[in-house]
Amino acid sequence: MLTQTSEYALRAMVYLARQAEGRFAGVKEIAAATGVPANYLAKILQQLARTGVLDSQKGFGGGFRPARKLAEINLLEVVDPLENITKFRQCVLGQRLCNDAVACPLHESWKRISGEYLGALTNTTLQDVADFRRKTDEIEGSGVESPDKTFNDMFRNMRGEKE
Amino acid sequence: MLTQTSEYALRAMVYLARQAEGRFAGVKEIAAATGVPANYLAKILQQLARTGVLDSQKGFGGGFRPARKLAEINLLEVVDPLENITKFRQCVLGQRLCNDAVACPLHESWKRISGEYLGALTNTTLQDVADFRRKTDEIEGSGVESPDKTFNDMFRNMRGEKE
DNA sequence: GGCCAATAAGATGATGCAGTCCGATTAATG
DNA sequence: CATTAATCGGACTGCATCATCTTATTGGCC
Repeated sequence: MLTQTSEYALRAMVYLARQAEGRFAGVKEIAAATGVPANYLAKILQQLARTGVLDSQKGFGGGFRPARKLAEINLLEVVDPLENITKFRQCVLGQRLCNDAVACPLHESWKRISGEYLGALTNTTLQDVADFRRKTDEIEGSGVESPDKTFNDMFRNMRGEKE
Repeated sequence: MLTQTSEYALRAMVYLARQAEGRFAGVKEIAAATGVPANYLAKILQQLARTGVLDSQKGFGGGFRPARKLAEINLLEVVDPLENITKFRQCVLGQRLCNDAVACPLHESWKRISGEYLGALTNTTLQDVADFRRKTDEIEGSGVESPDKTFNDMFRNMRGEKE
């Protein structure tokens, strides 16, 4: 459902969540740990820095770090600049004349659905995702696979394959 | 939210809904009346005929007509073959390890949201949309445009003139 | 057989996602 | 304080998909 780019962003954010507070992690380091193509990851992180989710620091010892506590960064903030969430706010059927007064047959349903979707993204923080990852690591890993491998596996297959 | 192709399909279906029962309407006629590019519309209608939503008839006096009563055709049937709805059925975050037992932070929300979305599409029939169009047509048109204009446009296009 | 209309198949343009490359900028260090 | 090495940032490229148009091909009908 979310695009690959968003997935990359979340993986990187979760990795950054584990770093010592205030520490900058470079793109290469994050890319190596998460399996995301380094150059592409750079673009994504730059965008997140621009929107205020990350701090960036150039030069030796520079890199990226969360601009705030993870619990204060919700998924919509991360994902919204990377994809077109706004289309969820428009009429599903694309009708120009569709508002609360003159509503298309799906208007009410869609209003509720899109509202809940946006709400879910807003109410879920990066801290929640990071905690989930720790939990599944315990279940899947059982100490057999290296943390990095488990980490990558978990996020693989993220995008729309036919069932 | 739905793709342009789906919207075209719905517009065509609504037009077909207004025809005398059993009558076949040609692609050019539908295109002229709905403002959908004729050649592209042909592709869409062929697809809908293949999936059993429309009947098609070749030769003189041929065209397309709904295969069933409008009230018996729901939106999911029309839209599903035209776009990738299935991605709504997967984990939003794309996690492989995400089910009722081990659920990603968005699992429950997303389950409800996607369920309601699919439900809304399933429970809304073409009849519902057609009724809505009739209503908004009254509001938008306000009797300014005569039916004859549409009628003439239709015939101009049938003679193969550019619009 | 000739006409007309549906069907199929292919070319084209636009858009957006995914990924690469190189130049600009900065901090550490001697 | 100049050099150097690390790193960001933006320009550029490839690819898939959507939307559209063009051009055959097939099939019914008088």
